[in-house]
Amino acid sequence: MDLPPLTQRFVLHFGEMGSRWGINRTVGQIYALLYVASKPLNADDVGEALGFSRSNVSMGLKELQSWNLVRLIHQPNDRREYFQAPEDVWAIFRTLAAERRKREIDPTLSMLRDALMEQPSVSADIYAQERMRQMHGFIELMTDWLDDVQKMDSAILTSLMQMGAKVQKLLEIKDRVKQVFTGKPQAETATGSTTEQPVLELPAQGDEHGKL
Amino acid sequence: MDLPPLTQRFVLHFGEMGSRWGINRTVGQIYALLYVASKPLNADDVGEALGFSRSNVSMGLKELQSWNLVRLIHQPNDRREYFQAPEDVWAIFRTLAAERRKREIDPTLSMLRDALMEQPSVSADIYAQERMRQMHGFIELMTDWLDDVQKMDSAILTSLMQMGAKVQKLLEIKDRVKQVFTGKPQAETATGSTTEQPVLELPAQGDEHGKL
DNA sequence: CTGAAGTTTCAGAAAATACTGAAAATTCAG
DNA sequence: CTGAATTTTCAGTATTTTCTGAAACTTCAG
Repeated sequence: MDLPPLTQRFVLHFGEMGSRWGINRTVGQIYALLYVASKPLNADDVGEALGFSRSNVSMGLKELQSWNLVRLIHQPNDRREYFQAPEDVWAIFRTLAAERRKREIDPTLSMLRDALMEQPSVSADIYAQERMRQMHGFIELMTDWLDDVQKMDSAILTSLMQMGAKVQKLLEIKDRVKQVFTGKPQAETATGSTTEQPVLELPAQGDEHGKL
Repeated sequence: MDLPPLTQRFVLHFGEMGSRWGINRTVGQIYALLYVASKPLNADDVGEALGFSRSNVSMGLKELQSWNLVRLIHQPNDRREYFQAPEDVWAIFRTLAAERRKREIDPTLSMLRDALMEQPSVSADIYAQERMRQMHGFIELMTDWLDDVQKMDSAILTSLMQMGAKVQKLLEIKDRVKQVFTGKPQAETATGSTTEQPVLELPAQGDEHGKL
């Protein structure tokens, strides 16, 4: 391997982290290389840059393709296949989230669903099933939310994430606004705010940085 | 292994998924067993229930303890150590998120920070560093948000997650309310809504289920 | 203290995973 | 078609990870 220093550090790090992320060293390094490369690379480029056998590179790229993490490209007058990582880190993250969900969550969700249909035959299984119900409810909440979030625009998500815990304030406002218009206190949404507060206390004029 | 049918299915599933989750079969099964058990178990209980050697159980439990995923308990008049999984699935998830972050994200974040301090010496590294900057920004956005979210109450998080994509509507309302009170259009938050809309169109009276 | 009960460590065996080179398969220009 | 260029497959090897039993260690009742 003979890469420029920063690139090399990045590539080696991804190789080492690979094991923690459930991918192998080869795949981690290949992806890292494609991510920082300014142009698409072919399998030979990759193999040479990282010192892997051609067949190992082929398997690694296949794996990355199965994750939808690389784009396959053809150059004019060149039969070889070139690969590149998507430009947009948000897009990469979305793909990663979707694929991990498919492989790591959905099978569990379906196992739980099946198990919840059964009639427990032993007392131990009655309790176990109750625990599975809790887990199922939680995972379903998360995945449904993820589905929703996946549809949203990156810019909006960025705004929401920058607000962080302040979204909670929006919930409170929503409840209070509703209360004004319906004339009834709203009990349904958990806002955690118990004390009486002025309705619609708006931010001061010179408010900065999305602070609500 | 001789477990009641539902419990057995759950345990075996977690064992198989273990590899996809970056833990081994033993650890997966042990955790599954503790999760569905109605009372704390000691290492011998676990080993007998799952057919693992005593030492293997010991290592598995140590691993789970290092993840903060099990609680160690002592029974009166019994020197053995008993283990149980937390009751609350939210608590489990928070722990999991915090630990995975510590092991799988933070090292990368710190590698990126270091790499961004350097002065690239080759043109390839100039581009690579720019890519690292993008990744760093994204990861930092995510982890900062996660920090914020970790502080929030489970009930509130549940509400917010049930709203899903509708949080976006709150953002728009926030902007429009602000606009009314300040007399200026707000450009700072990306709401994606371009068409002119009535200010504060509130839900109809009989609205159900958190729909805004 | 002593020793029985309990837990952890560790070296080596077993199993799983990753990697290679050679051969097979595919693709496509001519 | 043909065959050169390229990619994929695969059997065997190397490496890594998991698992075990035996031994070492720790704890605590008596």
